[in-house]
Amino acid sequence: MSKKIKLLLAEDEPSLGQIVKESLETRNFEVFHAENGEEAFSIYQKEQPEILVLDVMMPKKDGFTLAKEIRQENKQIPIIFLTAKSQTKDVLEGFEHGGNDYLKKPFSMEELIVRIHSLLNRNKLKTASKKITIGGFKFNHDKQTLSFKSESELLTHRESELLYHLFQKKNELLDRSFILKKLWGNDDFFNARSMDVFISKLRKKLKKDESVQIVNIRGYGYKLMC
Amino acid sequence: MSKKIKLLLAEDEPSLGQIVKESLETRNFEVFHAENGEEAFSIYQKEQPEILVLDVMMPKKDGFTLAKEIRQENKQIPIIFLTAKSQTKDVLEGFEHGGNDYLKKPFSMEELIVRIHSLLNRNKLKTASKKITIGGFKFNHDKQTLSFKSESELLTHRESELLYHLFQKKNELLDRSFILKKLWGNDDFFNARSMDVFISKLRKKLKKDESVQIVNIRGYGYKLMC
DNA sequence: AACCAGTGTTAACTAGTGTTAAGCGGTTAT
DNA sequence: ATAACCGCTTAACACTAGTTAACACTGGTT
Repeated sequence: MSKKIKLLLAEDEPSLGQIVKESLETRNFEVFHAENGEEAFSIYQKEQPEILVLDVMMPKKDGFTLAKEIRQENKQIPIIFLTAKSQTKDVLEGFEHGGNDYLKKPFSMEELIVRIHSLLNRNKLKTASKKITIGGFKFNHDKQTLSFKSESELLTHRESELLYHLFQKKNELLDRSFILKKLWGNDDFFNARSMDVFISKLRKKLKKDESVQIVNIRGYGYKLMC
Repeated sequence: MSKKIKLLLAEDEPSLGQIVKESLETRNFEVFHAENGEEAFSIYQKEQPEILVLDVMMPKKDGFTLAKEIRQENKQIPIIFLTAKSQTKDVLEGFEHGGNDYLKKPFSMEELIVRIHSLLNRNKLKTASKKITIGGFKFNHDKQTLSFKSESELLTHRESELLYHLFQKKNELLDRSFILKKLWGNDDFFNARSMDVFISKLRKKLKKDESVQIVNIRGYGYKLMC
């Protein structure tokens, strides 16, 4: 039996916290459950978990404040925020860089687990070249290849990065300025035009499968539907 | 008594397979038991089960390979992997091969059943929210498409959102200021005019089917009759 | 060094989207 | 009756996004 992975769960709503805790424990995590931000911080210091799952709205200390404090000590540790719908996306944006991700409530355990594993693995084995399936396509992010029924083509670096990020949030909104900041550094006018060009290129390459579409949400961003 | 749910169980260890099969049968599943990957695949094609429970290590064809092949045909079907391996890496690999959940041996029947049910429910909810039928139209909220007899057109984001909310309360009153606040942020004069325009656009697009109508209730809101 | 292919940015043009404006017709209240 | 109101439609407008081509830059090859 392999060693359990320590995980800190900060969630003030008792029943939800309990369910998530038990679920994760059956998946071989050692879960430390805190019911507010202050308790979470002291558990963090004592147990030094490998990954944090933090509710944003908590009594005593909210998730963002807590994350900021922990980030001062540890810049590597992956953090997943749990947010209610009302949370504005620009607040989240600031936290998305680094090892961070967020999940909107309500979420399925499956979603949470996928993100936990993907964050943990990103830190560990980067060399493993992963094949991603997008509709009828196979996409290899590391090799920058996109295949459709035996025919394979090379993507450029920008194309590949853009597609990768779209895929990371498939069927969800990928914020325009988030992706601009992440891939281009800032979201000024010219970079936005440049991104348009790449969206256009990707759409052309994804045309082979009608069921895969990059949908625009005017003023907000894109959704990769597949 | 409700109709039995077809379940494919691929497990090469005979005694374990037998126990699981019988257990599931008492819970009203119709279980097809395969003892290796190849057999499992042919049963899959013949019976078209609703859910798969696959052992990872099997003779002739392992669970991951099998899942990959089946995923090419069916992107929706829930898959649960059973594995003796306990490393995180393998869990992730399972998810990447299209698995939805993962159970480590030894597992309790209770656990397996809970996960089967949760995946079946999730799938039901998802597909239910995907394609919406409005009279003679098919409406896909995520892809923002509206189809009528083979011809499909793209809706804009606002059109799509508005139609979606109308549909959520079909044949009932949808309050004017509720929808304004929800989609436009507030119900001031200009937003109300803007909404008028969208109602007008939707009515034009819905004209193809006379039985579908957006009815105005003066001073209150709209009803989507269909 | 000169050339070449590939990549990403800039530019110019086109298309699409949502808001605002204006005019019309019907309904309700005075 | 008529003013005030509400909703409908069309068009103009401002802004956002999409497309294509030209351009500049890079790194590799001869």
